[in-house]
Amino acid sequence: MKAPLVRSPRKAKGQGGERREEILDAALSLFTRDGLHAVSTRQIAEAAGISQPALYAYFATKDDLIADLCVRAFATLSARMAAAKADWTPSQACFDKAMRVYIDFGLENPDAYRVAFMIEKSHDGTFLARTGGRAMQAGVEAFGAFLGMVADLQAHGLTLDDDPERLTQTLWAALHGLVSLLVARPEFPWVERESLIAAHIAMLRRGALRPG
Amino acid sequence: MKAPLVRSPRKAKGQGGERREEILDAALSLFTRDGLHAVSTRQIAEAAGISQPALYAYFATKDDLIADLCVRAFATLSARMAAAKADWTPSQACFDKAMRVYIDFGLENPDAYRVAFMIEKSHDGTFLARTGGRAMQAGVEAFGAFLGMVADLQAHGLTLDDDPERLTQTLWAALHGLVSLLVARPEFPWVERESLIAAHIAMLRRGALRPG
DNA sequence: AGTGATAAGTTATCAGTGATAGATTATCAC
DNA sequence: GTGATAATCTATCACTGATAACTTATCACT
Repeated sequence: MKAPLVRSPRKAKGQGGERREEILDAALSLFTRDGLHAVSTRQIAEAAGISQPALYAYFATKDDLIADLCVRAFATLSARMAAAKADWTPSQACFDKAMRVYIDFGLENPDAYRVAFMIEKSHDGTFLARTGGRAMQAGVEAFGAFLGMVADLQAHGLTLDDDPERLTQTLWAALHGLVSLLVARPEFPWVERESLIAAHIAMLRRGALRPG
Repeated sequence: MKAPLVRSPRKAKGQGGERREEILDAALSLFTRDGLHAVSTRQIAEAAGISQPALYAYFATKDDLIADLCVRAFATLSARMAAAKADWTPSQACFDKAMRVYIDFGLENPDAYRVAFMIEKSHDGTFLARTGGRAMQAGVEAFGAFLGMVADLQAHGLTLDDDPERLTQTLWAALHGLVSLLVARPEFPWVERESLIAAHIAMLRRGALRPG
């Protein structure tokens, strides 16, 4: 029993670049409300005020449209990481802050996060190569800022693991685990979320950085 | 371009309990080969040697069938954790060993692990809710063995977080992150796997347990 | 203004999906 | 045998993502 979104009145044609963004906006709104696989291309088209086949003039497939939303989302992650880098110093406090930025992004953009890191690779590898790969690449690129921070910490002798790449991967994995489980299993009887996140970050800090 | 599985010859009817298991076996085999969302109920039925609507005599929905596979996978993990508890002592060495058991399970049973922990939830939450939480219950059971070990460590004053449930959840999340990323993104340029796993466990030990 | 090219959008339709209805067959107690 | 019951079938539904073929709006250029 979902209340249908109001259909936009048919727009004038030939607005080229804008229409593509309108479709993405409409799709994001529906995906956020109903979930990725519960939204059909017909619903997206109706919300965007065009016919369903018209979507395929802008996006080769539905997955392609989703990947575009992912790239969009990870652009915001990149922006946040850049902002976090603005007042960066190689310190424990900044380490905590950087971890927090990543976790918050994942929790606030669960669909984009899922597409980038949690979707099964298809057997023939088509999705990852053509579509999911773009999303994952955007995610890894945004995460590259993390590697820079870890390398900086290591350069100042603050890390316990002397291989910054390996340390970055273990930290990434640990962060991803928390985000993906919270996203995929919200029904699990988690302890209070803020407390869990804080404890997780504290554990990673103790395990990764020299005390003091 | 998928080679279809050979259709099983039609079995005698009325074998009740066995047929359900046969369907689950066929489904897991197909899911393993082609991925969850690429396998249709018709393919499952054909591999099981029955007609497609016959599935619905055993499973209310496709998600229900998947949930049953979930229960199976969780049960396997529970058995492994129980076995690991046999020669348990509250020590750093046993902590490391327990972490290793979990990671090894995930890497040795990537398909079961995917089914258990990496399936996309349906947005309305019916996936885990509709089976009366059977999958979740099996998950909590496997989780329980883990919680027991952490609680024992905490009782002996070895942990840095005084809330064993919260600590268990952060450790679980960190382990899950490594396993799920290695399983879902094997093409990523990871550092050498054994080194990565060892560094991950070492980081978790330092972050969770008192030094010494 | 008129004309043709092009871009954008349309209707009609496809094969495949999960799921349901109703007829049909096998099995078993009597 | 016979009826009841359980298991399974065929036929079909509404819906999905995607494609083909046709139509219309827009614009540069005569």
